[in-house]
Amino acid sequence: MATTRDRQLVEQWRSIQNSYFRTAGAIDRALEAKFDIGLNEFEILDLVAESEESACRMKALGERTPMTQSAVSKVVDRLEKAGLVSRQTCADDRRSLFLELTDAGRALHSTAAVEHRALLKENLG
Amino acid sequence: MATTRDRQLVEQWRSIQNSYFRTAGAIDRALEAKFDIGLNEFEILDLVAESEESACRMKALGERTPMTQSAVSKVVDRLEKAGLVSRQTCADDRRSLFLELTDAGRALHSTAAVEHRALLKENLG
DNA sequence: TCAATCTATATGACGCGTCATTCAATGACA
DNA sequence: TGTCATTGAATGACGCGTCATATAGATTGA
Repeated sequence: MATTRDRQLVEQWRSIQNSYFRTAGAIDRALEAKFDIGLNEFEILDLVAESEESACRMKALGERTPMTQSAVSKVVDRLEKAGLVSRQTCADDRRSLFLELTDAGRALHSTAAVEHRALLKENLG
Repeated sequence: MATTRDRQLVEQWRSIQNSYFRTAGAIDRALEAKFDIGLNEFEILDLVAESEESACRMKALGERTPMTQSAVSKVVDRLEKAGLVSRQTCADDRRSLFLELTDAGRALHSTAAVEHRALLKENLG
């Protein structure tokens, strides 16, 4: 039986979905149009920028985003191909990699972040 | 410059993302495992179930979900192939279609909905 | 020191959503 | 009524995320 509590939950869920899709969609389209990177690319870039100077990033990244390990790997592929990030081998553990922003990456991040924050403010109020 | 207001927005956004992905992921996996349909399939089924007896659904569906028109079309393809829904031509406007649950669709929906609501409650608290 | 196991990342096949386009039916208006 | 624009839906190419697996390096314990 469909209780009114169920109705509430469903409504709440749909409202979360709507605000999530609306916001993510708006940011994604804007970043794509102005900077030619998608939302996930930006978010990885953002995480890397947040933690300049610490080691073995890839691993840590996986813990700070809902993305899959393999998704992160592919996002980084694209960022690297775009010349925004570079993978550095890690001396203590040669399985690990850590990431560095290139100059281009740092530059793009800092202007894209402005846009990103503005759209968040606009959409989350 | 990164204001603390910006930090707050980013934190808020990440928290929305996490709760969205956690919830959507949990529901999707559960429905997939127990009923062999994905979250989007269920949500369309749910919308169709909500509005039994009204006409020309396809169109209306697009307005009640963040999915694209073409996404809805493909989800309905799968639901139809799975025998859960059927497309009915609409007499007044032969471009339009409306959807009907099959008996199997109604049955699956009513048991899957229980699971769905339970997971919503669990994840949205 | 050598297996067995575990851990960090990469990769390929696959499914799904998106965009642009297409197609058919409808409406508007001369 | 004939043209032109519009609308509802389907389709194909494409990009991305996921899952399962692969690979290489690390760790453990006998």
